[in-house]
Amino acid sequence: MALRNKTDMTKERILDEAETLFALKGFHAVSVREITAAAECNLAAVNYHFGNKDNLYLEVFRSRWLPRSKRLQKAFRDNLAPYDCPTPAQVVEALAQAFLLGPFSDEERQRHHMLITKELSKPTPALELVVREAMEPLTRYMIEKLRARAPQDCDLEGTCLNILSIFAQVLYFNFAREAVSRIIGHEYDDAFKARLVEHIVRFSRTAFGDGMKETAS
Amino acid sequence: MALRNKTDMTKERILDEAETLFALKGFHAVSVREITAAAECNLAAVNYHFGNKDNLYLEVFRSRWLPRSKRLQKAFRDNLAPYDCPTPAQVVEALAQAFLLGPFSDEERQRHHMLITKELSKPTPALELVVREAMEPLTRYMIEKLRARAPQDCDLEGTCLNILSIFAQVLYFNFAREAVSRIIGHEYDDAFKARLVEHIVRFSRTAFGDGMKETAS
DNA sequence: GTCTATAGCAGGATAGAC
DNA sequence: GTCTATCCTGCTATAGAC
Repeated sequence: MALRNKTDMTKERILDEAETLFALKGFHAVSVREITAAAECNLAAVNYHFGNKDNLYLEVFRSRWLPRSKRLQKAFRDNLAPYDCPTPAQVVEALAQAFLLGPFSDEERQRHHMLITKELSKPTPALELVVREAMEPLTRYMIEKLRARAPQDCDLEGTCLNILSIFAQVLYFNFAREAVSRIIGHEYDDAFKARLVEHIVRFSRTAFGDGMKETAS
Repeated sequence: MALRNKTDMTKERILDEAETLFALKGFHAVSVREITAAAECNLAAVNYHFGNKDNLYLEVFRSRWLPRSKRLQKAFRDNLAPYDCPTPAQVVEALAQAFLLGPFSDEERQRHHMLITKELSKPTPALELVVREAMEPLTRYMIEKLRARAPQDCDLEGTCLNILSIFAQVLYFNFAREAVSRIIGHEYDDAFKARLVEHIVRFSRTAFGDGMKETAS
């Protein structure tokens, strides 16, 4: 995995800059010229390393977004590790914490969520990858954890919808920052982000069945 | 308001097609040529009627998105009209119903939400318009309704966040349809959309304070 | 692998006839 | 108001030198 030579460096720099720009502006609003200028390499380097712009976009998901998603899911599992058989409230809190305060810088987290937001709203072949490698495994893991306590009367579809509603909030509070700031009248400083986590946990925790009330966080 | 002549017709057709295409693909992915071809008019008509592409985009929000948003908010208020002093649960239900089953065709609702999603995630001058003319008034109206019952201990910021969490879900279930379909394993048919409304109401209603439990829908 | 140079095309915008 | 014709810029992609 270590970057040995100048070639790899160039390729990696292109991927980094491409991800940032695609996340910020979207695929069509970014030109290959802009990416290679940011990566301080030659225009032709994109075609040499990735063939074309479409494939670079896909490769951004494969080699940047997906690994970060895996780290995110690991943080989530680590949050749950102390509990032998977590309550739904604990599962929700662990998820929200991982997604909103997770193992990244704020800039990286924002990039991550803006990229997937754009992909969700206008799917490309990358969506297949994202659903198969990130969304489905995470959903399965959550269902497993939530079912551990209430294996019987579990409404599977309802549980999936609950999980998606949490995704929805996490995404929204990351991609709609400017509008949220305008409505609430806050900048996205650390205090406000902490407030958001608290909000999402509180907003979402009661949804996961009545089994919740018996527990504390 | 009636369209009298051919000129107005052309202008209106451009706005209609532009909205559909911008909502579907985003500003940069759509060319003026594509819009005028869809509107069956000449390429130069966009520049004649709107000056340039940027301004056409803004005009789509002014003359298409905003009026529809006003109709949506009217549907919401009509849903609440039967209640003298609605409970928070009733407010949530009225909102969710308006946004997900509201006064539009499914195609129109999807267009509406996809357009605003793109604007929220990459703001342009249109955001100012949207926040001032749609989001802020709706938020104020909801706060007013929610405060009617509990004027005292109302956490204003918390209420705003709750409202935004509902927006988040409504948007998500409209713009991430493909991924949601993949995860849940359903098409977006009428039955599933009804299920979604039910889900959002249930997921969101308990968040609005303890005053909720006393009531039924 | 990296560069320059350029082909080849699509984009937004405009001028000017009708 | 609508059209055709066209300008010019910027784009992706490639060929070929180094």
